Amino acid sequence: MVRSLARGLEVLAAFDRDTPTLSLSELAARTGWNKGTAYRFASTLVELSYLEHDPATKRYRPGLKVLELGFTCLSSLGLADRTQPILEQLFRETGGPVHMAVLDGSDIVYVARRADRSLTQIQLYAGARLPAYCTSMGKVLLAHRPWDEVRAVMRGVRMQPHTPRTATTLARLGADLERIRHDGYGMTDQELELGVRSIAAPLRDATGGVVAAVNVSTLTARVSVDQLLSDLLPKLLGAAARMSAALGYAGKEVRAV
Amino acid sequence: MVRSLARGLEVLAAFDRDTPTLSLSELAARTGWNKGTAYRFASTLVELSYLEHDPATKRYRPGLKVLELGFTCLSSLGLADRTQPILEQLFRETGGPVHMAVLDGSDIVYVARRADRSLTQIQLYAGARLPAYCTSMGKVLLAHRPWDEVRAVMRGVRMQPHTPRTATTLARLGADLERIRHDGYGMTDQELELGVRSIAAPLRDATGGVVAAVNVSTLTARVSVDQLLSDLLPKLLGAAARMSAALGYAGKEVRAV
DNA sequence: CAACCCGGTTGGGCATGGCGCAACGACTCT
DNA sequence: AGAGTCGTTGCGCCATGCCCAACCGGGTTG
Repeated sequence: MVRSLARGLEVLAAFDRDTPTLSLSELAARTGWNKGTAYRFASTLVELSYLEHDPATKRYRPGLKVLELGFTCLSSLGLADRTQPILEQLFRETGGPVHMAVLDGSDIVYVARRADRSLTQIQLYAGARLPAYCTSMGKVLLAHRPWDEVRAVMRGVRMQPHTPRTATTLARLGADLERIRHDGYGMTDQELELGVRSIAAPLRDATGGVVAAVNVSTLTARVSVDQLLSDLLPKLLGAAARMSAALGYAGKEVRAV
Repeated sequence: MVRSLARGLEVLAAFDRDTPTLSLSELAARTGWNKGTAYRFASTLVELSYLEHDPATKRYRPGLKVLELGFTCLSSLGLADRTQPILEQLFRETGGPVHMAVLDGSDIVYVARRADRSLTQIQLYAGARLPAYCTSMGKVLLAHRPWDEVRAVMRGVRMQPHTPRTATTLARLGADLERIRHDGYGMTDQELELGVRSIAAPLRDATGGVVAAVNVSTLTARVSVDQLLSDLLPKLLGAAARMSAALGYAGKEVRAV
């Protein structure tokens, strides 16, 4: 509708970790706009401190004010604040990297984490996205959505076999989700990355609906499936219960909206 | 310049931790716009997934895509990635909450942290802002800017006495900065909040300029000034040196730009 | 040393985007 | 049942912001 707004945000979104800075020409090329147009938008964003301009190198980079935006968003979710201490405790109990994420369409978005250093290849941080279908938290979150909705959002997703164990068919995914609903937790065994196994549990808020998920990741070389289920799973479920309580969940399960 | 862009961002910025959701009328009131105008902008942002709209409650809240924006910005700084492990180590060595921040005008902006739970009253998180003049990291960062620039940015700041010990005059601040430059570290003793004492050290990158600061906070009730300086300060300075190295600093100090 | 080229910045003129206003429909509260 | 509130939509006018094109400055090349 408001085109100029869309364009402006396109500018901010043009930066990513591969292209942390852009020159004006690069920006114009990337967006497909006229140079003058790109200049106006860049200047406006600089004026508003959402973009910074280095006069020496003539390059733009996102301003710190953008960070602020992101975090007011995080805090408006109100999830991470109250659960961080429990996440911390879970990390200490398990020693593995622990994460918390919410579902957004067919992706999961990380909202909190606690880890020494990343044992996985993929660098994760709050705001990062991963496909839901091949992650433990993603499956847990999908498992608590109506199947019709799952099918609808998965329609736009190419189920890539990241590893030989990745679920690549809707049928297989459906079976996984069914099991997760029954078990109350979900596991992905090297579906995203070989050598990494994760278990995840749902988090509920005051409404009783599942609003987020928490997980623990382990290296297959160090923790067997048996150990994972006998030792770490109870700790995960305990933490999840306390986190749900912190979010106002009173104990009455309500089937997902 | 591009008014519609400014307006759109105003919408996103209208949300904060006190007002995590807004109805259309509230938004219109808060921005001072016509309802129709507010509606157009809100709809556009929803369309772009930067805003979410709950049809049941008829309220808007920032979308998860905003988080993404913020974090590409963080990673484009490239500070937190490489220094996080060292920050982690410093946390374990000192036991106190440790933070990392950069300077933005007269504010400091937190870019990384490691803490069990907040011992300070004020809830901090990446993206949060605090005034530079009454924080240890802020003073360290100001100390490495030209005095003219400091005076210029401080012109717009009311130096509020948050506690009886807060520096409230430019002269006092100047003296503090002078001492910090000489000592190579900075301390604030209960200047922002009674009962909390912090020390901070500058971080340099490959260019030799000071680009960020790292600090350790302690409770006055538990750690004396002597202990802080004899025990924690060497650990802080050691971590700062390693963090600077991780950022590419080769050891040659260059006076701030 | 001059000619050129490329990236950034600025001006003008036209079209359309977007703003204010006002009416409308749905819902709630009294 | 009426009145008030809130969200949504249509209309018409105005100015915003887009395209194009010229201009400028710096670096490079013949």
